[in-house]
Amino acid sequence: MPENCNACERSETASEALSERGARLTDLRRDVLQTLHHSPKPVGAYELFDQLKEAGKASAPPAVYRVLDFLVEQGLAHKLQSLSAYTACKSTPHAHEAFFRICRECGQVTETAVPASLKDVAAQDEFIAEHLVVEALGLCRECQESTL
Amino acid sequence: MPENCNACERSETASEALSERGARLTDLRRDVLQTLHHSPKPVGAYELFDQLKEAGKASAPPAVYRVLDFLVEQGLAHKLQSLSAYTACKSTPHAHEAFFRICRECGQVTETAVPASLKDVAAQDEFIAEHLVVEALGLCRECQESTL
DNA sequence: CTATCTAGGGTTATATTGTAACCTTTAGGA
DNA sequence: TCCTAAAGGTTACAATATAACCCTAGATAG
Repeated sequence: MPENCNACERSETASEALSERGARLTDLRRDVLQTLHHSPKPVGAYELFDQLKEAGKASAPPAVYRVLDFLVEQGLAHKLQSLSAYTACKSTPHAHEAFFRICRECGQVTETAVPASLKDVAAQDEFIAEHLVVEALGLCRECQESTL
Repeated sequence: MPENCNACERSETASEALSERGARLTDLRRDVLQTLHHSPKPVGAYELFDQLKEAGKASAPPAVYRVLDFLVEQGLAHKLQSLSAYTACKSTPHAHEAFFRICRECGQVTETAVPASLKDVAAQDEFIAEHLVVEALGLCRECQESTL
């Protein structure tokens, strides 16, 4: 891991934002967040656990899940339901919800805003949508080319 | 289970549609489909398995998962990723994709079409979206009232 | 009619993902 | 300094899902 990379800076920014809210970015949380930022594709909880364990930084699965839950609550990370995997939030300010397009070949994920029209439909019949899961699985342009 | 209910009729309709495509609605598949149709809310694979086992109709989890995979492939059922549970497709003709609004109180799910605008966003940058997962978790109108 | 093929399902074992419950540590405030 | 609450450690397990292999019945070709 490079020392002064973009991903690490993001973690620092996150740290400041958190302390304003009375939440703390501990060592373990920072490690997880940076790992997510450094990974080109979503990371499973156990994959994360294995890495942290090798580095002597995590003890058992519950620790990892607690950190992941925290990061998701704070909007610093997202869980991709289709993959049962996690990814750092790439938008600023950090959003709790986004539309994820996931390439099944390279695994890369692009994060965009959830269209207002979808939220409109969600709110029909007085439904209160507390959380949206919006994911598209498919092939990114690059992988279409390389699969020719 | 009532004998001539709407849910059972749907299974028969499904059966005809399938045979046109060269696929068969076997006893086990019909049982699973009807169970899904009769349930007011999504059903987990193991919940389904337990029921079928009690009725002497299923042997082990893989059988259930195979049937569920089949039904989902055929558009007769959907998997709700947020719940790891399954529900019968309520739209006609059967769709492979829909927007699901899931009430966290009563568990009921309403299935509506995925807005075209979302598909448009999905297709940006030449991304080929092969499958969409669109779910909203929240509170339906009825449960808002009863939770006052 | 017989041989073969295949779809569907049975069976066993195991992988993967996620949590409950309880204990220990530690940073920071009264 | 003592206390508290948040964070994390630890053990055990629950819930979800699949790999791999086998068997049978019905379709199909010869």
